[in-house]
Amino acid sequence: MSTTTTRQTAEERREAVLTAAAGEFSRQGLHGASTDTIAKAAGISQPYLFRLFGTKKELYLATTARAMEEIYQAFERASRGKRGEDALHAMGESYTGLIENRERLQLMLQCFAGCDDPDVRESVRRVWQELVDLVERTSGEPPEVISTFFAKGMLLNVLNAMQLFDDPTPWGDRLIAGCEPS
Amino acid sequence: MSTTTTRQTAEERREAVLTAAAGEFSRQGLHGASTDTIAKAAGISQPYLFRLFGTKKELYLATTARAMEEIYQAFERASRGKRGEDALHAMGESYTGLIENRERLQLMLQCFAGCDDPDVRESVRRVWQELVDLVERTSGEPPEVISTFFAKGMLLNVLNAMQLFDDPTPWGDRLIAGCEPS
DNA sequence: CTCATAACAAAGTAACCAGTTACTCATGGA
DNA sequence: TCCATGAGTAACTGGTTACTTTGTTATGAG
Repeated sequence: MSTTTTRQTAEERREAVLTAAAGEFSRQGLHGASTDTIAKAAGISQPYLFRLFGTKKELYLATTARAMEEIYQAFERASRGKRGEDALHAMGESYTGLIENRERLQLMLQCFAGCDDPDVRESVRRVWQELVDLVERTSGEPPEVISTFFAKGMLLNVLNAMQLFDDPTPWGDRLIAGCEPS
Repeated sequence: MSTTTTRQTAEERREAVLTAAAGEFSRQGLHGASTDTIAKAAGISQPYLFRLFGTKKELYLATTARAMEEIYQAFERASRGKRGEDALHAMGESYTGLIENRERLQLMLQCFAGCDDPDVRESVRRVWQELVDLVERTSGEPPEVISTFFAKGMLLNVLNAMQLFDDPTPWGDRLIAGCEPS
């Protein structure tokens, strides 16, 4: 009976919780997901989840912030050693890969929808500031080009959310085709 | 005591509920909003809300579908009697006006975020199909132009959600400026 | 071996939620 | 005047929620 359970560090548990939370929050949003479900998916008790993250909202913010920061890091990696159109193109390419991970995509969309909450809004604004700064700096392109870059990203977001890549339609395919750089 | 209460038709009540629901759902999403709050805001009892709409989700779908159909109608009105770039420009102008209503904007974003749900996704896809069809037909522009049109709309959505119009930043202003047709 | 510390959970708690039952009353037509 | 129909609600139900209290056990340093 005395099964000797080995313990993990709090940091390892936090990691597991963040992973589980990403799955739940991405599908159900802040209010739709339950801390109990997340705790179970992470393999810990629900009280311990609260010990690790304080409140549900703090966990949510940690989860979403991480997801969005991954985009920043991917852009940095993709653009390293490149400039101008080259850099922009590389970041664009990396983005299509990023949002094929629907978990990350939907977490971002949850954030946009949740922007009525000041904490969520602040978090999103901070990441976007860094993102825009990075893209402007590494590409050196004028505002019109930068806006088009982000605009096409946002369109791909919703097309992907609608699952128009997995379950295509003629009109969806036309929109996707129109996103390719000519 | 016998205060003679005048009664409204079910249709009038439905209207009141849809209005109240738009406010709540836009801010809190499907799971964050409570049927009790919506009913109180609409001036009816919570059981009667269920009599009128069956389930919370049906009410949600009715609310969001209406919000998105208003976009279609606005586009139709704006483009009437116009063609080509003219029509496209008129619809673009009308869109900036439409999403200044943050309630409608956020309802749409809630839908995008909620696309994991098949019913929500189907509803969004239907409206988009009509929207794309309308814009393609009335403008007659090629896919690249159509995509750019919707892309800029989606970018304006998130910029507005972040409240970058009410509470501006340099980087936000640059993105907004880059959206203007040159 | 000792003991402080950190990992972890069982069992609550109070509030809230979607949805139901069972009922009252107003209205308009015959 | 009667009554069928539709408008409307008080009171409840079974379940879930975020979060707490209180405790136990593993672990690593001295």
